[in-house]
Amino acid sequence: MSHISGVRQARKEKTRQALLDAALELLEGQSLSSLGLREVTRAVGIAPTAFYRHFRSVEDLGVALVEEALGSLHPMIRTTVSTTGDGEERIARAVGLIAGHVDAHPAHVRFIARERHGGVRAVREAIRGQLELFTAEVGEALASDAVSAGWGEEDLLMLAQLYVDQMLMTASLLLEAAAEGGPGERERVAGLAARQLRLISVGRAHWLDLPGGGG
Amino acid sequence: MSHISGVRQARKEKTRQALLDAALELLEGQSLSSLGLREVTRAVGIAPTAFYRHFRSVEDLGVALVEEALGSLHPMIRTTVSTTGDGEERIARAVGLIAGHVDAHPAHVRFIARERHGGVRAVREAIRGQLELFTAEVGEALASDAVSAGWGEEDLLMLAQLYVDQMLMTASLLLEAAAEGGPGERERVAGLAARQLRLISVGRAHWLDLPGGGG
DNA sequence: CCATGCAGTCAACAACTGTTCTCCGGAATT
DNA sequence: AATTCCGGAGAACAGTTGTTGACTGCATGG
Repeated sequence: MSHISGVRQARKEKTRQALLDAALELLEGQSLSSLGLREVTRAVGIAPTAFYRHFRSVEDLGVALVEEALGSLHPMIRTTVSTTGDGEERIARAVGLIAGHVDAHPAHVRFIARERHGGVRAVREAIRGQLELFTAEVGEALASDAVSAGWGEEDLLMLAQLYVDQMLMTASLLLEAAAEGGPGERERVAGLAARQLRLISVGRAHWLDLPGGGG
Repeated sequence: MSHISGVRQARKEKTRQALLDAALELLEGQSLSSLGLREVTRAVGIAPTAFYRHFRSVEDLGVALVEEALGSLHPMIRTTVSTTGDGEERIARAVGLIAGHVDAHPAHVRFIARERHGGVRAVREAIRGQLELFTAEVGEALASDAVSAGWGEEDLLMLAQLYVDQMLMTASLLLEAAAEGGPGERERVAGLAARQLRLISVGRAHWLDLPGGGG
C-alpha cells in the first residue's frame, strides 16, 4: 500500500498503457463493439489471459479510453472559454486550439466521435458524462461574461451545449479533412467553423432583443 | 427482363427486406462493424449462404440501409424549410416534424447517428453523401427567403450545414430521451432544440449587421 | 532470507465466424 | 411440354473468439 513507485506497479502501468495504445490504434478501422480481446493482446505481444489483469472486458477498456481522451481536456476548455479579447480573436483562438488538439491526438478524437453514439452503452454513458461536465464548465464561464448579463440559467446552458456540440463537430470534420481531404481542405473547414461560431456569437449578442427574450 | 411483377422477384424483394429489417433490429445493441452475416440470416430464418443472393457483404447491406433511412427524407426536408409563416411557427413545426420522425422510425435514426462516424468506411461515405445532398437542398431553400437577401453562397451553405447538423443532433437527443429518459425529458429536449434554433435565427437576422458582413 | 502476492504463460474448451462447392425445387422462358 | 434460371439448403472448411484452470518467475513486505 506504499505510495512509493515500485518496479512492480511501474511494469503493470506500462503494459496497461500498451493495451490502451494498441486498442486505440486498432480502433481506427472499426468500432469498439467489434474489437476483440485477443486482437488487442496480440498487438501488444502478451498472452490473451493477461488482459484480465488490467481490465474486466473490452467494454471496461473503452471506458478507460474515454477518461484518457477527455479527462485531461477540462483545463484547456476552461482557459479557452474564459480568455479575454475581441470576439473575433477568441473565435480564431478557439478554432486554432481545436485544430491543434486534432493534430496532436487524432486517434483520441476519432474514438470519441465514433463511440459517442456507438454500440457500447457503458462507453456512451461515460462520454455523455464528460460532455455534460464540459457543458457545465462552459456555462459557468459564460455566466461571468459581460455579454451574458440578464441571461437565465437555462439559456446559458442551452448556449453552452451548442458550443460543446459545435466543438465536437468541428474536431470531427478537421479529422476527416486531415485524413482524406486535399491540402486546402483543412483551411476550408477551419474557416467554416469560424463562420458558424461567428453566427452563434451574433445570435448571442442580440438574444435579449427578442420580445420576451430570456424567457 | 420483363418489367412485370413476377412472383419470383416479389419473393426475393421480400426476403431482402427481411434481411434489412432484421439487421436494423440487431443494430440497436451494437455497431455495424460487429454485425455478423450469420447473425442476420439466423434472425430471418434462412441459411447463411442465402445472404449472398442479396448482398455481397454486411458492408453492402449497410449502404442499402443508409439509402432506406435517408433516401425518402428529401421531400420532407424540402417542404419543412420552405414552409411559410412566422419564425417561431416554423421552428415549432420543424421540431415537431423531427420528433414525429424519431417516433416513427427510431431504429433508422439510431443507425444513422451511430454509423455516421462508425467503423465502416463505405457506410460513412454513403451517409456523408446524403447529408451533403440535404445541405445543398436546405441552402437552396434558404436562398429563396427574404431574410437571406444579400447573402453570399458560402454563407448560405455554412448556415445550411449548421441546420442539418442541428437536426441530426436533435434527433439523436430525442431518441435517447424516448429510450431512457423520464416522462418530461422529451419536452425538455424539444424545448432546448427550439431555443437553439431560435438563437441561430437571431444570428441569421443580424448577420449582415457585422462590419464586413457577408464577406 | 523466506514467504506471500501477483503479472504473465500455457493448454484446452465449446462456440462462433465468413466462404466454398454441390445440390434441390419451383418459377420463368421458350 | 421441355428447358433454363435462380433463391435457398446443406455440409464442410480453416480460423477466430471469450473464458476456465493450473502453472511459473520475480518483486515485494516481514
